[in-house]
Order: sequence, then structure tokens, then C-alpha cells
Amino acid sequence: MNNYTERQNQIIQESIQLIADKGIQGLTIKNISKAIGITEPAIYRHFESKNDIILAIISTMKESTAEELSHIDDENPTLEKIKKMIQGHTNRFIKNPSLTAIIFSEEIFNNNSILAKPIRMMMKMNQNKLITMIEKGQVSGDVRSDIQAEQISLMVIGSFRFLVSKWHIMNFDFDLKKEVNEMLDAIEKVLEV
Amino acid sequence: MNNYTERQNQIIQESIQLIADKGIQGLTIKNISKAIGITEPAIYRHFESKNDIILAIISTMKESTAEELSHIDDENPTLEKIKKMIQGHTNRFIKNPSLTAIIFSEEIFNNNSILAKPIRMMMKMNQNKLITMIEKGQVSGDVRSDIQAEQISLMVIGSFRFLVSKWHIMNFDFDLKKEVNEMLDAIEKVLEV
DNA sequence: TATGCGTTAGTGAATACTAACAAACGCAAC
DNA sequence: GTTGCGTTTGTTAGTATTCACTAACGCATA
Repeated sequence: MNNYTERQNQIIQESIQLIADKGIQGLTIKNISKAIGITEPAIYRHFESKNDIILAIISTMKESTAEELSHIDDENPTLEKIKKMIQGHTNRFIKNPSLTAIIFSEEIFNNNSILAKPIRMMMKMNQNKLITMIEKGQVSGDVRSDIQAEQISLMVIGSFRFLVSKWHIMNFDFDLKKEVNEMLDAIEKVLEV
Repeated sequence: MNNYTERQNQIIQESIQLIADKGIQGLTIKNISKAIGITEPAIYRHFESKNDIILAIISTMKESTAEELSHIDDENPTLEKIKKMIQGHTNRFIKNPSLTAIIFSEEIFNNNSILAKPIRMMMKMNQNKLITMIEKGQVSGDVRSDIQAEQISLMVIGSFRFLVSKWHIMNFDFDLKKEVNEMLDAIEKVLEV
């Protein structure tokens, strides 16, 4: 899967959980070690510093997002592809809700210039993927062409992010899948030629 | 304007600036006092605790947002009202960019139950305002009625939030007003009956 | 015997916050 | 006008706690 050891992956997962539960201020070496059940210095056998842990979190996010995006085949009509993409992300969030605390909260790391860069790159990558998809759809006549692909992408990603953020803020207390599908129906109507 | 003293407002403003620049981890009593030019204990002459400062930040946000929303008169057609609302917020952000670090980052305070509540209430209030607006527009025939008002609201707020978040992450390094207007044009096309 | 991975005990720096004191100011009494 | 006094708002010096991180050591396994 990735090139981290079992213990490293455990540290990464518990760290994500901590950020989701207690915010970035809850991500301390003490909390991580407590969650795993080892002592603080043991953490440093697996990561050189806390910064390295955060970098590993970002790297893991990037990888899992790329993996998710790679599933989309080029055959389906554009709207189906967008739907599948959003639904894929949704399933990932439902399986692992703590992801939502990080993947759409770039500001968390924005103060640290070392961390801000890969986050920004990941964001750009995902947006470009969707924009290219929409542009193809506009050429083939699947998607309305009177609105720029960038604007459509902004709407699709923006709506999804906002919905997922609400889900997190509401402590995952509504049926995300149902809400996402209703959102996708609305987007479909809006994008029809 | 509000019921805070001059010094209290200064503390609130510098705190917002600090969160924008350095994230929530940068919001320390030391940083606040340094930014103002007084010593740390002097801060406690004006707020009982750091938590009270954060509550004051949220309260100020709430007030300034409500003030912004109150400007919207009931006369204009719905799309014009939505445009004016978004543009009003945009002008506020351009005048005070550090606002963007807080107003759309509810997760920052989500770990603290005392803070999460007012944040959630503010969010709900703003959404309901827009939903009501859209529903009226659907009745009067201004806005397409084949999509639920909640979904339209999700799209409008989601797109705007995402654009503003990008502006913050990119260190305010693009013309927000221009991008917002392009976004509003797209939304207009999408909402037309 | 070397390596990997854990421990205990400790570092200095930063955290929110407090105690005690001092300067500045308004204001009423003389 | 000046004296005296209380309030406000600042100061210096300190608290206990928490932070990321380190040194030294133990132990199991290859």
C-alpha cells in the first residue's frame, strides 16, 4: 500500500483521529502515544519529529485521494464520472469520518510553510482533474458549454466540501450518503445541456 | 457599535489577525500582548481568560455577519439579492482579509463544546436566511423550482466558501472581486428559470 | 552480538494564568 | 488650585503545567 511500517501507519491513523476529535491543538506526542498505548519517546523511534508525522499525514491523504481518483475510467459519460468520483470520496469518508477533519481543512497547516506547499499542490491536482473532465464533457456535448469549466468545478467541489464540512461539524449526525445523492441530483439538473 | 471597550476590540482584532497569520496555535496570550505592545498580564485586565477572548471573537463575527445581512432589502429580485449578499461579504473580506481565516473555518473551534455551539448557530442562521430568500424567489418565479431551495443554497454558499478559502490559502494572491463576479455570473445562469 | 523497539527520567522552552505593586487619571473636599 | 483617594490599567516576577524532544538503559529477536 505505502512505504510506511505498521507502527508508522498506526501513528498516522491515530494522529488523524486526534485532529478530528480535538483539533490540531490535540495533536500532541503525548496524545498520540496514549492512543497507541506506548510511551512518548517510543514515538521518536518511528518519526524524527512531530513535523514529520504531519508530513506523513499529508502524504497519506494525497496518496489515498490519488488512489480514489485513479478508479475513474474514461468510458462513462461525464456526469456519471463526476457522480462516481463524489460517491467514491463519500464512501471513503463514511468508512473513515475523521478524514473529513483534515482533507478539507487546508487552513490547519497553512501557517507552516513546509506543510502548506504539499497541501496546495494536492488541492490544485484534484481541481485540475475535475476541470479536465468537465472540459471533455463540454466538447462531447455532455455538459453545458455556456459556463466555464472552472466555474462548474468550483460549484461541484464547493458544494461537496461544504456538505462534508457540515457533516463533520454536526458530529456526523446525518445520512451523508443520502444528502450527497440529493446534491448530485441537483448538480445533474444544473449541468444538463 | 458593540459593547466592548476600545482595548477589548483591539484584542479581538489582533487575535483574528493572529489566527489568520499563524493558525489557532498562534493565538497565545504572549502573541496577543506582543501585537498590541503591552505585557501578558495586562490582557487579563480586559478578558478573564483566553476562552473569553475566543468567545468575543465569535460574538463579533456573528454581529458583523448579521449586520451585513440586514442591509439586504426585500425589494430586489431574488438573484439580485443573492448577488448583493455575496458581494457584501466579499467587500468585507477584501477590507479585512483575516476574517476569512475564521468565518469559514468552524472546525478551528469545533473541539471545544462551549465554542462549537455559537458557531453552529451562526452557520444555521445564515443558511436559513438564504434558503428563505430562494424559496420566496421560487414562489415569485425568479428562481427555477425544479431544485430544492436547500440544494441551491448549498451550491451558492459552498461555491463562495470554497472560493474564499482558496483566496486565503493562496495568501490573498488573486483578485477576489473579479473571481466572485465570475462565480456569480455562473450561478445566475444556473439558477435561471 | 548487533539491531529494533520499548522503557524511565529528564531537559529547556512555552503555555495560561496570578500576586503584588505602581503610575495615571478622574473627582470630590478643602 | 491643590490635596487626597479610589479606580483603572499597566508593570515585574512568579506559578504549575504542558510542550517537543533527548539520554541512557533493557530486552527480545535475528
